[in-house]
Amino acid sequence: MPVVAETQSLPLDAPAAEPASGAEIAAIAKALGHPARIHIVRLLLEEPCVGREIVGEVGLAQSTVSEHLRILKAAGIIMGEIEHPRVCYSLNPDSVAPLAGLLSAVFEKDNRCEVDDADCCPPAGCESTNTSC
Amino acid sequence: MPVVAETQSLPLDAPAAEPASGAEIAAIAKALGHPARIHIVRLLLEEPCVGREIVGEVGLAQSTVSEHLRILKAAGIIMGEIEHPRVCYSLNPDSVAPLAGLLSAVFEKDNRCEVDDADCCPPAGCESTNTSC
DNA sequence: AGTATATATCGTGTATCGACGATCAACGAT
DNA sequence: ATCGTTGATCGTCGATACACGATATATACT
Repeated sequence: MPVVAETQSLPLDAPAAEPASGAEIAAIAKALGHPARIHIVRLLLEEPCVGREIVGEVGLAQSTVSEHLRILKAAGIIMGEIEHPRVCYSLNPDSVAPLAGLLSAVFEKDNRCEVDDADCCPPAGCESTNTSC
Repeated sequence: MPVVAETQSLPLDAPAAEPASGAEIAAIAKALGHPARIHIVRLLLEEPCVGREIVGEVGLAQSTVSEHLRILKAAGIIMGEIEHPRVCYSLNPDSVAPLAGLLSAVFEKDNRCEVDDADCCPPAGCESTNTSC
C-alpha cells in the first residue's frame, strides 16, 4: 500500500515528528542506488531535461534509461511532464526529505566512542559490561 | 525508540571536495537501500551497539543481520570495534557526506523550471505548475 | 584441556535487478 | 491517412541480492 503521507515537513527545520518508515527511506535510497540514476539526478539538478537528452548524456540504451526513469519516478524522486511528443523530467525535491533527514542526523553524529576507548557503550548502556567497553 | 529529532541542518557546506563519483554516491545509497539496514543505522544513531543486540532488534536471523552489517561496513557507513567476544558497531558519519551533499542540493531545488535553456521550459515561465512547459 | 558466547562465513534456493533489442502507443506534421 | 519522432513496454538473459540454517572462528572463563 503506497502510504502517501506527504509530509511537508522539512528536514532543515527538524519537525517534531519524523514518521518516515524504514521501508520508505530504504525505497528512496534504493532508487538512488545506481550510478546511472545518480547521473540522471545530477543532470536534473542543473535543469529539467527531456528524455532524449538524458539518453544521450547517460549513454545507455533508450529502453534502459527509460527504465531508470521509471524507477526514479516510482520512488517519487522525479516527475515527468508530457509535452508534445516529449516528456520533460524534473526533480521532486520534497521526495528526498526523509532520507536527507536521516543522513543529516548521521552526518552530525560525531560521537563514535568519543571518550577514548571506554565509550563504546554510552550511559544508558547497550550492554551490561561497561568494564573495558 | 523515538529519538528526539534534534534540530539540525543539512551539510550544506560539507566537504567542499568535489563531486564524488556517481558510482561512489550510488554505492552509499545502495547500501542504505534496505529496510533492515536503515533500521540498523537508526539504532546506531541512538548509540553504538553490539551485534547481538542488533540481531534482537532487527528480528532477522543472526547470519542475515551479519550480512547486512557487512554491507554497511563495506560501504564505510559503519565500523566495528572488536572487544572481547563481541563487536561494537558505530556510525561513521563522514561516510555519508557525498550522498548527503547531493540530497541537500536536491532538497533545495524547489525551483523546477528556473533555467534559461529553454530546451524544456521557457526561461522565466513555468510559474505555477506548468505552462507551455 | 574443555565449555560458552559472539560473530563471521559457507552453501542453498528464490527473487529481483540491469541490460539489451524489438515492439507498441501517442501525437504533430506532412 | 500516413509518416516521423519520442518515449514506454515487452521478453529475455545473466548477475546480483536476500534470507536462512549449518558451520567455522575467536576468545574468556572454568
